[in-house]
Amino acid sequence: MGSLIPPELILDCTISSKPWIPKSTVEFLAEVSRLDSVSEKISKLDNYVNQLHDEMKKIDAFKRELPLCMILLNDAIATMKEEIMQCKSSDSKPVLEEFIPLKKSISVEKEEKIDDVKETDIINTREKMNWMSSVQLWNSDNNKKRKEEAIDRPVIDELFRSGKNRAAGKAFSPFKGCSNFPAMAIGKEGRDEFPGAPSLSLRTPEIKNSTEEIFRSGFSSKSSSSRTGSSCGTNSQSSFKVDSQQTGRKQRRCWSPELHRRFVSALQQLGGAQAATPKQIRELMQVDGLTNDEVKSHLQKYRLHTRRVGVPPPTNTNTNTSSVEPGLWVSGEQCRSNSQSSSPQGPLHLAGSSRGTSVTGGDSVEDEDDDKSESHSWKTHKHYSSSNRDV
DNA sequence: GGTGCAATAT
DNA sequence: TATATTGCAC
Repeated sequence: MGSLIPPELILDCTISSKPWIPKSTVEFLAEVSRLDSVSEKISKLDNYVNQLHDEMKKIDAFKRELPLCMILLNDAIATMKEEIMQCKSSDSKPVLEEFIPLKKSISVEKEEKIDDVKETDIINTREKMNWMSSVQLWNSDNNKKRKEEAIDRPVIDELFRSGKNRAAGKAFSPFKGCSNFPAMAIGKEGRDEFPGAPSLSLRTPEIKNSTEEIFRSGFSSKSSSSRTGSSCGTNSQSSFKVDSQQTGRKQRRCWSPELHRRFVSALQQLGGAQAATPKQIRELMQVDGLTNDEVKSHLQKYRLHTRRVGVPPPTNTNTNTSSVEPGLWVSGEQCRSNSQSSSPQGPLHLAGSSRGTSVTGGDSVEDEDDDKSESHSWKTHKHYSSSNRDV
């Protein structure tokens, strides 16, 4: 998608038959104020406004990353327009008439000039253009990715929360008012249709997400009434994928080592994996946000593994594993990021259970012996002992 | 609604 | 391939 250079860009760059030298707004205003002729002032101001508009167009592609630029530009434009209005009002002369043709003449003149301009100038200009376009090209790709991330995440998050409404996530809403740009750029995209949904800025959901992630992946302490959260994905490549959202699949619960420890502990108390039921386990675990389904699934997996392995006694010589085993079989991929981000012990709290304190192997000594054998087997040993499935 | 299993998704 | 989610039957 080589960004085409709009013709007006060329014109503007050479607007006064010489390369346009950017000036700061203040500088420019000062310069204008020195002019005697009101019409000239207005024409200059107008040119400046046009340039600002063009500038805006240029950075439009980057507006997500340059929200402030947009705001600044918008401000500048507003200021200039104000200035123009002032000039007009202060001068009884019908400037408009003068102003319009003036602009035209400039354009025409410009075109003529372009022909006259030395080749070097043209080359310079073109080089600039090329440079610009190449930057855009390069950036647009880059941008796209970022945009996708930036957009998808919040949108998805939002959608996910509000049902499974997925709007065509793209809708590059035209840049309307800069004043509300930041919100618009991020929060608005494709979200206008959901007035009811709290419009969140990009950041909010993101942050919220990560926080939730931490909580839910481990032991959420509270308030996680919605079970949609827990993205176990790596933090770098947000595991949020449009597809997953579109399919309405809930985020994977990551069974962190601690979570698993709790799980096993509960299992112990309930008389083993075979005797325990998901609901009981869940209740014993006292983990907010943990659902029966999740426990059920985990239990299923657990049983499968233990059966396969046939509970291999001590295969693991590193028996001191007591503190770590749970982590062994706990999903590597997804939990990895998770546990790293939320360093197993860290943010994991048990919901109101006093025993939660000893995360890494303190209190749950008894659990160990039993679940050790089991949990060990999960990942470490895969001797498919094809034990008779008692089902 | 809870449970267990299998299919499916990631 | 391992793990988690979902669907379905009981």
